[in-house]
Amino acid sequence: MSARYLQIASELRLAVDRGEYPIGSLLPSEGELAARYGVARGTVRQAVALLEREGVVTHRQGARRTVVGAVPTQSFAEMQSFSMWAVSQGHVPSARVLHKEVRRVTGADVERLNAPLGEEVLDLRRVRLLDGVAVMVERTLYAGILAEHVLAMELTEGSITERLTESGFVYAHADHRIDAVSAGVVEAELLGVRRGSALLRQRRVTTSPSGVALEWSDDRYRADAVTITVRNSMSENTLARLSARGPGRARQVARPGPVGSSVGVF
Amino acid sequence: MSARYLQIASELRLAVDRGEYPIGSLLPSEGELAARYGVARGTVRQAVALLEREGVVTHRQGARRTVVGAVPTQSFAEMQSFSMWAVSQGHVPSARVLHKEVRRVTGADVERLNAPLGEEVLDLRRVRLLDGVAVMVERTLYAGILAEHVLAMELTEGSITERLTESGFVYAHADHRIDAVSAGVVEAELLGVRRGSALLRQRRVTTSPSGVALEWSDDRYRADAVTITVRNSMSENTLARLSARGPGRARQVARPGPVGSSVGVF
DNA sequence: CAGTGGTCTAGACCACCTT
DNA sequence: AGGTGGTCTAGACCACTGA
Repeated sequence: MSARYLQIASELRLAVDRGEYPIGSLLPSEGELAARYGVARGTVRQAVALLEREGVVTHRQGARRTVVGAVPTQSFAEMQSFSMWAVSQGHVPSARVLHKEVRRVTGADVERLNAPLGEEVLDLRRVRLLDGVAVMVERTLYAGILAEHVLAMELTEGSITERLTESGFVYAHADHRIDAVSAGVVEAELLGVRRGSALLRQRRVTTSPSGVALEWSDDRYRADAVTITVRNSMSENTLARLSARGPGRARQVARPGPVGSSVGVF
Repeated sequence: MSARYLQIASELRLAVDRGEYPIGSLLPSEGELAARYGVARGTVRQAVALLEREGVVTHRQGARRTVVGAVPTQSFAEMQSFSMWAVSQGHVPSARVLHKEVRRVTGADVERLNAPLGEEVLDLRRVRLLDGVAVMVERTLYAGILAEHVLAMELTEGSITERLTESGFVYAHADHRIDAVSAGVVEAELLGVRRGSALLRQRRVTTSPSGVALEWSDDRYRADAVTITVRNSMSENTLARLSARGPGRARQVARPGPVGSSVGVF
């Protein structure tokens, strides 16, 4: 039995999906919803706040909430795990292992993945396939505590994240850095694209509820394979844009001319 | 005088920044904070919920919140406007106008930008510069109501968004679609990169508080110019990953082989 | 088992939007 | 001016964490 406000949020979400509250229409007032569901206004507010963060409704003080859309939302787990995501989308995921090694974090890892120097990790590199087609190359560093669990797994199918979750590890929070890179020779070969072609790179640090980092990963997708979507709002912004020329007053020498050079071996 | 919970959130945020609550340490309990600030527990909860959405602290029922980091957060406006963002980062933004035209939305716009067919819009294309270096090519469709305002502006410097805000238009909500594309001939020329090199594409639909779309835009960044960051958590996920092969049970014919072809004229 | 966060209630006052 | 959301209070009970 989940919390009442979650039930109410679900009911409202479904009602929006069913077209009972078309896009552009107004939601009933908080008081009216409270009466309808037989709860206090505070509970209704928890429910609509959730819908607001999901991007389903907007807020304007003094006016009723407006329905802005029925947005497909993916769970944190589906965003975290390629396998779980693929399955939820109706695709068949698989993997091919390229490299598997327990070692210590090097300077290159620090720069690329923000991992802490010297820590013992499991370095796993795989090609990920969607319905048999290679769409992504990933490198994941698993924290030492996870290493033995991961090493004991079948790594070519199923979700590592899901099995770690079953073992009691909880993923709670993730930081993503998204940019574009050119395919190096190795990546081009693995993904079946031309060298130098565009890849979407998603680097991620995932932490447990207590803030301990569990994974550092670097995923590179074929440009035609996936799109990442994000919603933000005035009351809710987890998005930021970082300048590669350095934030702050940095006045580096501009580096014009061609870029697009390969990033080398993955 | 802002709301009490916002003040408390700011104070706690500052305390984290100052290192009073180091990363990995525990926040005082809600009850203790309520006593310290002389407010009800509910008010404290509003404050810490905000910090949690910002990614500063985590939540675990039954245990105190853990500090996970002092995260630089950008405002919604800074994420929305290239100019405002650049200035906030200590850079000098500018622009060069490529194209300016009032017209109706075509089928190509619908596909590329999700704009509604037939609506009258202002189509503005510019190159954006950071400290004099071209880093991004943008195409923005402004909704009809904004067109005359934008047409009356100086378009090579300053923030269009900022001036529209001053005119009373409120940006409240945005949907972003992020992927990678290869530079076409035109883009390569404008950005000073090689044809076919990787660009980070951010497509965005921005709406007012009442859910009316104000802008549709397509920004393409030099791969070495910017990185987009997003945070998400179990309790908060506005991120999703879309398959280009279509969601749902779609079983399209796999299209292997080289991609990375140019997307043509921008 | 004590401490702590998660949920919920009932009521209050204010700021803002709409008419 | 009336409706509505934004904020805040004071208290309650439950579920979970950790010693």
